[in-house]
Amino acid sequence: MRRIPISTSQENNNIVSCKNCSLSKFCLPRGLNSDEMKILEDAIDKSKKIKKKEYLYTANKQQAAIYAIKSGSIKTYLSSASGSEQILGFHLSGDIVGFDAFYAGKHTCSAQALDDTLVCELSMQNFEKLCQILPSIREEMMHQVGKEIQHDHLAMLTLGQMQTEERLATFLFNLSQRNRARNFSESEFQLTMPRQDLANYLGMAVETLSRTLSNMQKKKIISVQQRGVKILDSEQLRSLSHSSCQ
Amino acid sequence: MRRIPISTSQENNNIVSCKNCSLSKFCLPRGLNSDEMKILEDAIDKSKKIKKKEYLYTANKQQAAIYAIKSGSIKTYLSSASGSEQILGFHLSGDIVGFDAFYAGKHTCSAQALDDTLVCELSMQNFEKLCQILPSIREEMMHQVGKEIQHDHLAMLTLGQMQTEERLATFLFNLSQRNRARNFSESEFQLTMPRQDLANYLGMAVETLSRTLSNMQKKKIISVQQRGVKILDSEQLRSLSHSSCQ
DNA sequence: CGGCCCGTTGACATGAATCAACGCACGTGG
DNA sequence: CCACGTGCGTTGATTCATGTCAACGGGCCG
Repeated sequence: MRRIPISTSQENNNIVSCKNCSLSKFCLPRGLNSDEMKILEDAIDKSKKIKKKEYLYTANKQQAAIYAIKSGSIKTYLSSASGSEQILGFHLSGDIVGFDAFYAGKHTCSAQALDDTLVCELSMQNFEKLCQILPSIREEMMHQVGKEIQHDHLAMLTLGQMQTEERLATFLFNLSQRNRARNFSESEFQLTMPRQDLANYLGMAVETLSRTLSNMQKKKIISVQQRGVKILDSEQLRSLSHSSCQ
Repeated sequence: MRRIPISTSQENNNIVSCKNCSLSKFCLPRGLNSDEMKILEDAIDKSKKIKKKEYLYTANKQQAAIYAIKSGSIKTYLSSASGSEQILGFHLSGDIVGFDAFYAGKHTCSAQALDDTLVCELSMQNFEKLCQILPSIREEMMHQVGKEIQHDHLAMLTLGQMQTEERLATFLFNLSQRNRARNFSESEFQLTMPRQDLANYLGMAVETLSRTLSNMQKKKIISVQQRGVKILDSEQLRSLSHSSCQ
């Protein structure tokens, strides 16, 4: 709530061009020159606003698109027939979501805003067209899809092999690094999701999450107040996380 | 071991063209016409043989490629700094592996043969070139990457939310469906991996896996003899699996 | 001010890991 | 052909981590 907006795109309601967007170094335009960027801009809708708790997309609906997050945060989750849900990821500014539509041309998971969120939308049709004209957009998209796969693999490792404390440490360490990459503070930040969601993502009960947080606080590794987290001993956090990716 | 080879590519040592390969309807050539297929064929190495326990690729080595499995089976796994490993998937004929190299241009997980295995190799360089010439190969690759993402998401759901019996049922039901798609028997097949690997994949101890198998046998849902599995009550198996994807 | 949601904590139950032993299948060499 | 060793899988006994149930408190919003 008291998050200081760094992204220029959050500071005003004018729509920022890719060129001037502070996120372009993470986002799709990453490898593009200014001519190419122009073509890209014509293909995307940069004005999409999603209010907290609204959906960016839902599973099985016809329209499918790729979204770049300009500000705010998004959770993606998969629902099973039996009614259980698995949160697949929490996505921040600069992240790209929607690759789950690559398989069947429509989304198989759903995306919901955790905060008021601004996104750029690139419909699958436009994406297809774009790929024909701009080889570099294809490369960049591959790169971004690769990032998603990396993330999912790490999540599988976390869920499959780690104990609760390691899982939480992995998550926090990771989030800290992601914040750093965005020029947010790596040692102090707000979680944008409720405990329920984080517990689900980490494959544990809310109570277990709460206890584990309290424990890590007792050990002076972190300090927690509601959704505010301070990392007091990042070295210990890292070693707990058994992080494979430094 | 006593697996009856169905793929034509396994029956002889002659190298089969994509056009005549029985797997082409799963594989990259899926959406290509015969001219396009020809271009594809020139870009791939169709002669690669991997003996049981050998590596198809390993994490962080420089060369990176995409591989289509013609026969045999492959496990992919991620190793963490702390030495623990998570098996990410078991891949059968027609499956494509290696997308983990999309992010950084080199593989981040490793792939090892569970059986003697034949693969087609498409180097990342050739893949890049191919995308320039053949738009449909890009589409097809997107589709295949999407499949991998689907799989990983389902794995996260399984590991994060399900109990041991549900996890095992999900795996068996899934494998049964994959066999069916390949014109193998959906009700009777050999597991190609040792218990250790399957337990790791499912995020449980070997002993737990063994007990759960015994239990499902006692309930007449399956019958197990060593690595041979017969599905006796696929309806019950499906309902146990809580499968989201029928 | 009051109600409600969110998060925490405690007590207890339980599912799964661990430790240990065993048996069987298979390959190897005598 | 048989004896042996080894790796793989199963089963039992026990421990332990985490889930479940229940109560409580505090912040936030109407």
